[in-house]
Amino acid sequence: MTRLSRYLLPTERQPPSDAEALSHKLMVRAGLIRQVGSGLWSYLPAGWRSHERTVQIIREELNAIGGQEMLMPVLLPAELWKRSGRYEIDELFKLDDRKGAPMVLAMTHEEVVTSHVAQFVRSYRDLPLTLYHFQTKERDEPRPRAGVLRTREFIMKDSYTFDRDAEGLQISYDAHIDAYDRIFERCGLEFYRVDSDVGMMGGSGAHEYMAPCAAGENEVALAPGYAANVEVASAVASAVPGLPMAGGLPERVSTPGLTTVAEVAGALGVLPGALLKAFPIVVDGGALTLVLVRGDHRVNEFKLRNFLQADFRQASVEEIEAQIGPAGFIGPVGVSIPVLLDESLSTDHAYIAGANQPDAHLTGVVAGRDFPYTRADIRNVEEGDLVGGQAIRIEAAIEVGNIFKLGTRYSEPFAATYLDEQGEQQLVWMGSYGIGPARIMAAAIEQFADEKGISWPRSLAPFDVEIVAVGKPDTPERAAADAVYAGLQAVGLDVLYDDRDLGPGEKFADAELLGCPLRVTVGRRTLESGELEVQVRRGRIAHEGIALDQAGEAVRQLWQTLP
RNA sequence: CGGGGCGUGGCGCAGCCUGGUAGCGCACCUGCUUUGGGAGCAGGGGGUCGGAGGUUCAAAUCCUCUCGCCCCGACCA
Repeated sequence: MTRLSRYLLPTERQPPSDAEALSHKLMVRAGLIRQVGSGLWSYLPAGWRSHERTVQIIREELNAIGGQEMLMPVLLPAELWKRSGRYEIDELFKLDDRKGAPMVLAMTHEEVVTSHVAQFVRSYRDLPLTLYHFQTKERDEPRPRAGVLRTREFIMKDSYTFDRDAEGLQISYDAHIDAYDRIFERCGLEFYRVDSDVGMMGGSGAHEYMAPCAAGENEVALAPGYAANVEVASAVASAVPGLPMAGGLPERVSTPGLTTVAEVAGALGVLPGALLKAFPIVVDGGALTLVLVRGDHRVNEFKLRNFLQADFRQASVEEIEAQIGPAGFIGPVGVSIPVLLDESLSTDHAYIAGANQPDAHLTGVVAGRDFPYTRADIRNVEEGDLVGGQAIRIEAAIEVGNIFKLGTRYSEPFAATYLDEQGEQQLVWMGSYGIGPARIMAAAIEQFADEKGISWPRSLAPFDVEIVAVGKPDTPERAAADAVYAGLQAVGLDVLYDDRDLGPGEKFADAELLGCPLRVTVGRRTLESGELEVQVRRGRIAHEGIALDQAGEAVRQLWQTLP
């Protein structure tokens, strides 16, 4: 049923008042989705068609690397999550069944799939194994946002690989890289595969697939041959002009009431980069540590956490004043706690730092000579930093997929083991891999929409072609439109036929809002010229020269040339 | 969790300050006209004003509580 007169496609002239992101506005306006609650969305027929096209691309490429599709439940016994140690996660929905047994709603499926594999896999001959499914995920997000970009319930493709050892995992991981590259390519997205944080889960490697666009929640650092999430990105800082070389011993300068880098730099007539920014933290276990970065840099909490191999928190004012000095005037000289020195700080130059006395700073401070330190790369990269001699730029992006080497994180608690050739029991090595089809849709909309609406990549569009019939019902031009409809369907195209009894303006506007890659107009002019009027949605380019009587094949061939 | 904002017909909004018949645009229904870029005329239908309690002769409007939703930040296996 793809006659628009009978199809549920409730388009809106105005976006919902609370929508901010472009994809959110357009998906609602084009009649693809409707909100049910915060972070909860229904897909209307056309939106679901796009979602399912995305799903099918993912399915084909995972099957191509030997993935086996299955289905695991959303509702799970809490026991599984207690065993993996993830029951305490705040985002995990928890509930009781009628007997009072604790249950959870799956936010991902490592626990279930590993418990299955622990049962089935006995021998090295059973490995490797790649399993996947498309299943609803439930996450009690602190802040759902931007339409389908961050929701509390969404469908995810999650796949899991099981191998004998780290080398096997690497092979499975590489196969997923190939499949993912093809998937996002086929989806018509601009995307990057970037290095990403392995987090506290202790995996041995991870990448994210990032689709750059304005609504993105993540930032990626990019340079020729380099792509990384800013959470883990590493680069050479640009030098601070006019930074003095190490010289005489530190001298105290009076800085009454000046507690910020900007204030001190301004008062002393130097660049912010001439200062040491002190960031006191308390590492898990209780040790107070002073983290130093350049005045114009920011501490990167992911990199710091990874370096420490432990969690940490910012020190309280009480802790700072008890063990370091007055807040706003702290520095590394003379303190008795460990100092972490960011790699971008020079040991040959002199910096300005807090004096650990009220209303005073020190100039001429030299790392090593004036205080002991440990080196670490713990700062956020900045636009213009160098990687391999090339300046990086930073772009906002949507995370559309991720791949993660889990290692034995789950095989241990679930005792997923096998017997090797020597009869020795070994742990299975795992990888896990996610893709959010809804985010692919939203990213495609963000990347290619124009002022008229959505402009789908042809692989994701709800329909390949939309026919706009201009003219009254029961006229020769309507009969011609009917014939074109049949002709396009006959060559295998998915066609949406706007046969509504409306003016042409509304139909054109709706067609461009929905954004199918081709729009075919059939009206009196068509009959007069004997030629089909075709508009390529991307760029809104008119395409001429298709004869009405052989429309089907010609339109199909044109469609195949589209992005 | 901190900060800010908003709940009035399907969508977008006004009305609230200063209490007194619930209104506008679009959409919808009927009829006629119109049909190549969001038509015209005429008639019509639809709203417990998020919810509860209170003040008052009278509450969309004032007060209290509460629920929901959005944005920024924090957080994001």
